[in-house]
Amino acid sequence: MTSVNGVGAEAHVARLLGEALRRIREEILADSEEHFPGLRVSHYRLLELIPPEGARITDLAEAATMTKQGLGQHVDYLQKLGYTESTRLPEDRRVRLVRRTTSGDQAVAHSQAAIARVEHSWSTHLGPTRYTTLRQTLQDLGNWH
Amino acid sequence: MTSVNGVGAEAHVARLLGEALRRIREEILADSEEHFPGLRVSHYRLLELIPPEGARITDLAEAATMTKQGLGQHVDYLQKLGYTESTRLPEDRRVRLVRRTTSGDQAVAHSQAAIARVEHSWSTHLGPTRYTTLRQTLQDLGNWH
DNA sequence: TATTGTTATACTCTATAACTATA
DNA sequence: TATAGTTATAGAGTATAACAATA
Repeated sequence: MTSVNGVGAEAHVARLLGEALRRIREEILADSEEHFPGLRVSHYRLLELIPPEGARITDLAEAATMTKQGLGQHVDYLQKLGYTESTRLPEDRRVRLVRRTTSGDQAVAHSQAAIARVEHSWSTHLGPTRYTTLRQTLQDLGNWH
Repeated sequence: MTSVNGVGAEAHVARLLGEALRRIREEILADSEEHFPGLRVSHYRLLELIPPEGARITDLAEAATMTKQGLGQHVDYLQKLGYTESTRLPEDRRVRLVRRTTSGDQAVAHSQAAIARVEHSWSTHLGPTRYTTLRQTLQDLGNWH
């Protein structure tokens, strides 16, 4: 590498945030394929949004900040692979109620465990106080916007 | 919205980081198209990696953590739109030295100004101490991995 | 008519494989 | 034979537009 503006000195916030996220994605994908074939990071994120009683496409799309078309594609994919299942509501047959299957639940546990491992490793490296502060600060920014 | 697991309570780090990043991307794109037609966030990121004296495709690819094919596509696009220019090195004509044009420099200034606006707004909201701590902590995590 | 979800299509980002030109 | 970069192709993520079914 020559003198390209690499991972050095004056990395700006966007790059720092992006690298932290990349670390988490790697951990989620690490042994994903072997246990949860076909699942990618976007699918874990979506599965986590589904509450135990299920949710409608429109609501999931809003929660994921996506169009319902885009979200619907993911749901079709997840259902084909058996991570979700869905039924039409008897009282309004336009509505499709999407639920996680047992596999879907296990996938969520997998991804949450991966994130917990990263959090633990960060907490160990930074010390619990600094890590808690980081989380709290990010949370405050998120609640604010 | 029903009871979907939305932007509420126990948001995990991945979501918090993702939302912070989204905020920055929005600010960069806000009045991008009007001043820098065709540029998207990925292009700003790449333009920022190019040092004043220029850089080779291979080095840029490494700095961006991308394949040189993928990076080369972006460079072609940027060059077509006039944000970069390139010459072959006389001493090794395989090598293409990529430089920013004046437009490219202005684009970098635009994106850095956008990021500075977000940083300023965060700093105002959190107070300078908490914001500096956030940055420093992210920096430490980045240097560590 | 309004709303839920679908089908069709396209664009963006990035990757892998195979290749050309130069060293 | 090794390296710098290119061409060809594909898959992943998400969007817009037009539509069908139901309310």
